[in-house]
Order: sequence, then structure tokens, then C-alpha cells
Amino acid sequence: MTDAPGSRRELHRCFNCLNRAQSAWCAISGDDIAFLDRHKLNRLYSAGQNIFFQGDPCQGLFCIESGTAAIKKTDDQGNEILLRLSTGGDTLGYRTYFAGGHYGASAIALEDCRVCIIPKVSVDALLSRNPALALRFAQRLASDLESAEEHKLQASLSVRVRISHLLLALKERFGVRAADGSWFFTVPLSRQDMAAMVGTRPETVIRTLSELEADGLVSINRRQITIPALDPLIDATGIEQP
Amino acid sequence: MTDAPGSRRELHRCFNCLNRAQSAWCAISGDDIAFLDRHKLNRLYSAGQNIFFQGDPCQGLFCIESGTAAIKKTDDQGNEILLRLSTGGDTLGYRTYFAGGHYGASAIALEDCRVCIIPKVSVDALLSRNPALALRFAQRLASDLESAEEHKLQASLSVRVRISHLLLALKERFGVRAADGSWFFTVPLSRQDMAAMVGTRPETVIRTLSELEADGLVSINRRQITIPALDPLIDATGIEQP
DNA sequence: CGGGGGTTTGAGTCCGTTCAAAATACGTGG
DNA sequence: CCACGTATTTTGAACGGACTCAAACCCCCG
Repeated sequence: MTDAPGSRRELHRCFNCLNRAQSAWCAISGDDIAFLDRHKLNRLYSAGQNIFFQGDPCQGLFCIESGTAAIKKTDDQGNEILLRLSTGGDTLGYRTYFAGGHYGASAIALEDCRVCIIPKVSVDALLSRNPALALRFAQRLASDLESAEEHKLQASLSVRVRISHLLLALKERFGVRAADGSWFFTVPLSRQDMAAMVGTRPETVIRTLSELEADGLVSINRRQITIPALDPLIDATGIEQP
Repeated sequence: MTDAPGSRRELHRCFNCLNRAQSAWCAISGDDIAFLDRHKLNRLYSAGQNIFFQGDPCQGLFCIESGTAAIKKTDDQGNEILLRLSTGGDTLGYRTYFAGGHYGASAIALEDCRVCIIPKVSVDALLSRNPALALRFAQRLASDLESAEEHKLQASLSVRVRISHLLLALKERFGVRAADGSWFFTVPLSRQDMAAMVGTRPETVIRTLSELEADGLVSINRRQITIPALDPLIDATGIEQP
């Protein structure tokens, strides 16, 4: 049952997981980490695969070790929105775990993703023996709710402002800062995805993006984005003059 | 320190609170209810008064005993949205309690409201000695997040659909069903408030409302609303034919 | 090299906004 | 109880941003 150091399984031990410090799990004890290790599954999802499906019953929690996933929600008329992106260290599925019922959205791997799956019963066990964990997830849920409500307020703003916001948010997650202060990143998103993130259509995303490019705020090539300077783009998210 | 039965203070004891069964507090023990009773404050807010302000630091939790309050969020450009209505039995302020920081929205009494205020430190104490309570609030937060995400999907629908949804939701909360199957209610909301709930302008609300009235789906007189039959209105929230 | 999906551009239309004015309800003081 | 002033509600007309539909373009991959 013990793995040789450096073996494949050894690499995917929660204890070694670099993401643990910033995840919701940072507070649990050594014993519980061992428990987690015994009961979790580790899976690889290739780009395009579903990690879970909207409408499925809750299977447990999903902890992303590496890769990027999109959380997408669809209604019966076929409208689709992209609620958020999840990357390494993010835990998925806890909303449904706590509220009960079925997943309200699907998780889809945008790149190859390595994911740990923690079965529902194991989460139950961890939670009952570790009250601080519930508090930790309550904080997480509260902060998700905060950004959801923040997002609602932005819905009334113009597409240009919303896309500027999006670019700055993507920069936070994927961007690298060059020596001259400019930012560069590659997004794992199609135009359709970006449209679903800001609540508009792909055509409008394109038009707005090239408009921003024409104004010199960003430079765009396929999925590669450069922001030469932050301030002008931040200004674009502010007051719009008539 | 003991109050005569029937005294004013006696009437506002948590133990007697009719809302307790359906509130987040339903699970706590008798001792803890007594604790709650000793440490809570009971206040009356008249219509128009703020219960708390967006930007204020978290003072604790607010438990509405009677009356209706609006949770409103404003950005620095002056845009205002009405996130939700809270009525008797609802607890307010727990999002901020768990996430920390400052209130992300204001709570404003739309009618006279009687409210219990539970100071932060008392909530801390209750939570630490009662792990099930944290779980209870996690469920609440998860369910709030669910409806927030559900609401996001609706943002892309037409105003007519969104207002039809709103009317049906208001019916759930305020409506009374007549013998002939029709529903009647008075909303504590101005047109401005309704506009802020569906993310549009008062003028558009009015036009849509009178459009629905012309189609015989509802009948409206100031703040009094009659829904003669539910089904046609439910249909109006569904697929729109081109 | 030849599909095929994603991307880009174009033109027309419509829904909702904006600005403005009229009508109606409401509170206040005479 | 009525007159008045103010705020809210309602109606009107014009504008504009984003959507729709459609065609052209361009990568990527077989």
C-alpha cells in the first residue's frame, strides 16, 4: 500500500499538492489529509470532456490539480452562459453538495485537466469530524455569492465595459507581466465562450474586441491577448462619456 | 429580569417567534435560544429607513420578524439594482458575516419592519458551540448562490419574460388565491423598484405591464395586481415565438 | 489540398433606452 | 375639506446599441 517515492501515485498525494495552501482544504489536519488520500480518485480529463453534467445528482467534490475548466449553465431554450472558469487549486461542486439536488451547471475541461474526485460520503465524514471545514466552505460560498451579486450590477453596463472587465479578469488569472509593464496571455476560450461570459453574442464580442484594438487598448491575435498598459483599459471600465 | 407574560418584551422572545420553524435557526437548542434572547436587540424600522448600509462593516445578523425589506446594491455610477426582497422569518447579513468585509448592499424597509439584531460576537459564540448551525448557513448560502446563478441565465431573456417571472415570484410571496382560482396581491414596490429587480427602466416596466394587461394576462391598478389565471402567464415566461 | 469549424465582416431590424411632457396620486398646510 | 406643491406614474416620439441573418474568410487537421 505504500508507494515508492517519485512513483506516479506519490506525485498525486494531497499532502504534496501545491494547490492545497490556497484551497478550501488548507485547514484540515494531517490525519484528515491521509483520509482524503485514501478515498479520493484521481482522473485525467482531456480537453472538451465533461467533468460533470448539469442535471446530474451530486457525486461529491472535484478538486482541480491542473488545467482549466469552464462552468456552463444552459436553459431549456438552449441559451448558454459561462458562469466562471476554474483552474488549479479550485474546488468544484460544493454549491450542489451543500444545497442538495442536482448540478445546476456543467463543468467542461477547456484544456487537459487532472482532477481529484472526493466522493460524497467521504466529504460527509470529513465535514462531521471537522467543523472548521464547514465554516471554510461557508466563507467560500459567501464570497461566490458576493461576486455573483457584483456581476449582476454589471449586467446593465455596455458590452464594451463588460468585455474590458473580462479582459482585466482574464489577465489576473492567465497574464504574465513583461518588463515594459505590458501584459500578455493566451485564453483557453473561443469567442463563443467569451460571449457566454459577458452575456452577449460572438459577433458582438468580435466587433467590440476589434474596436478596443483600434483604440489601442489591447492587441489581439486569435486567442493571444496583449494589454500594453493597464490604466487605459481600466478607464474603459469606468464612466462612459456620451 | 423576568417579564410578565404578555408584556411587550415577552412577545418578542425568539422562543415564541412564529418564524423560527422556517428560519435558519430552527436547529439550535433550547439553551442557545435563551442565549439568543439575552443577546439580541429588537428594533422597529419605519418604511424608508435603512436597516443597514452598503459599505458598512458587518454588525451581526438581522432577523426580520415582520414587514418587508429590499436589498439594494448601487455602484459608483449610481446604477441601482434590487437583489431581493426579505420578509418575516428571513435572516439578513449572513453573506457579509461569513465572507467578511463590508456589506455589499443596503437593506431598506419598504414597510414598517420589526427586526431582531444579533451582534457579531453573539453569532460567533453560537456558531462555535453549535457546528450544525454553520452547515445550516452553508445550505442557505448555497441555495442563494443557486438562485443568483439561475437569475443570471434569465438576464438574456426579454423584459416581457423577466417581468412575467417577477409577477409570478411576487405572487408566491404576497399573493392570496381567490375562490375562482385568481390571485390577488399588493406589492410594496414602486415602478422604479420593479425596474431595479429585472434590470431595466421604470418606463419599460410600465409599458410592459400595460402590454401584459392588454393581453389579459394580468390586471393592474397602482400597486395592486390581479392574475386571473396562472397558466397564460407561465406560458409568457416560456418560449417566445418570432 | 480540400473540407469544416471557428472567426470576421456586413447590412438591416428591433427592443429597450433616452429625453421630454402630461397626467395622476399623495402629503401638507391653510 | 379643499388648494397647492411635489413625487410618482404614464404616455409619446426619436435614437441607438446589440441582435439577427447571411456571406466571406481563415486556420487547423486530416
